[in-house]
Amino acid sequence: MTAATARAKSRNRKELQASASPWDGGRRPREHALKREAVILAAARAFAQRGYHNVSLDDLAASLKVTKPTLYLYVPNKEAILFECFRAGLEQIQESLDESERGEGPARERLFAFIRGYASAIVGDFGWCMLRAEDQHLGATMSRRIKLLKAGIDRRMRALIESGVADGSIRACDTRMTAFALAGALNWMGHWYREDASLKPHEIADKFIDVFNRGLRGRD
Amino acid sequence: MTAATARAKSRNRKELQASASPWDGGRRPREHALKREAVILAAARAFAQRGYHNVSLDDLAASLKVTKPTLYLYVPNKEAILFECFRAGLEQIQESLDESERGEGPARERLFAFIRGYASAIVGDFGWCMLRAEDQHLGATMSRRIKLLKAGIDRRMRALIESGVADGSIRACDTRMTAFALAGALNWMGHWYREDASLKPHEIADKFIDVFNRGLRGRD
DNA sequence: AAGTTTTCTTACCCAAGGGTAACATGAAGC
DNA sequence: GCTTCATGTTACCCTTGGGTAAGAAAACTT
Repeated sequence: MTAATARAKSRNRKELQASASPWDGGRRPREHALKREAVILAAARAFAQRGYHNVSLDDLAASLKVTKPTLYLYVPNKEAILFECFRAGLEQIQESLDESERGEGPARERLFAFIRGYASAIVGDFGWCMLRAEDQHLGATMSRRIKLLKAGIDRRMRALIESGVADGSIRACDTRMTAFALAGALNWMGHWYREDASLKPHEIADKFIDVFNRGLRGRD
Repeated sequence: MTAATARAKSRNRKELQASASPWDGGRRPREHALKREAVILAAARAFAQRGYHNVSLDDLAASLKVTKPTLYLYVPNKEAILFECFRAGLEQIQESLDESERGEGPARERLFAFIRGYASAIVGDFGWCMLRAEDQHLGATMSRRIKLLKAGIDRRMRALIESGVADGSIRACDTRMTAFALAGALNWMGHWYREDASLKPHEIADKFIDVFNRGLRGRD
């Protein structure tokens, strides 16, 4: 390891230490669920910042002011941590979908409402894990589970578009490709938002909605 | 390592071995540049398939029917391999941009031509590396270089949109967000295309162009 | 207060994997 | 043929990092 890398690691560790931890004031018993969630959250942030493979469990533990074996009281292994992060992100999105599906009014408006919720989830703490969990190296079974869950989101999103076409609020189009285009635009936020957060997620969503709604075409 | 993982690794290795290699018929001298490119290409494919951190140099070497130290005759280290893959992908995109900037006609059409080129590059051999190189753990200086180069693409793409607004072929819109939305939709192809290649890249690009051009709005 | 449980630490193990040193071998030049 | 350089290989080194065993210590129980 070069001196520069060592310095960078130490810096990262300090940044993480700065955030609160249930272990802050010495040992505190009987808060198992709370601590478990703190592990997941700290991991999610670290993964998003430095990448899954660049966060060691030693680092993660240190950021919570604990040692590595302590983590194993709350989670079975590193892979499981990533999966929990993924699930946390997924749930936000599913909730947003639930709401849009239950909602009233033209499907286009309900789709746009979902887009706003999605944008918030993506830039939230678990957005990165939600997007990239499956790209990391994971056991075959877990990888399948993740893929399946994500496919569910895609499917429901496409269904929303299809009902928009059905009720006339969205023009006839290739719903599959449209869903991919939309999902792509939104997911990509996870890449650039961290470095350029000049707009709030819902403001960005509104800009995207404007583009997708009206199209780019000027005079012909 | 579990038995399942071992099996998976061995399978991956065989798949890679299937592809041609300049080392195929025994030792062949005096083809240094050729071999170097074979290393880069094999690496790009392996990275795209299994992720940078899950491809060991032993694996990569084996896929080329060579041993690890041989790789070091052609590249200085693993990071450099990734960077070369990135550069190969970047060049394709830059060429496509060059062409669109030099072209005649309304900027909207030139933007759409670029989109087609971009789509092909993304699903090409170096697309994955081009997109994800910066997310891997790289030295600070290399990370900066990559970010800078990618920022150049973004800037030129936005400029293309802006000239569309200027010449009236694109309606007034937030060009920055529009560029992000477009780039996102296209980049996202890199995630799903491998598993669902039922359409050719340029066909997908055309679908995307349709969505972005005309918008989704149906009757109001 | 003594035992029991929970929580956390110190000190390890071990495999994976990037990178290198030293040696072998084949091709090209003289 | 003999040297030389390019090209490979075998056999390592050594750090990183996931995961664990064994014990200390705080807290709960009775």
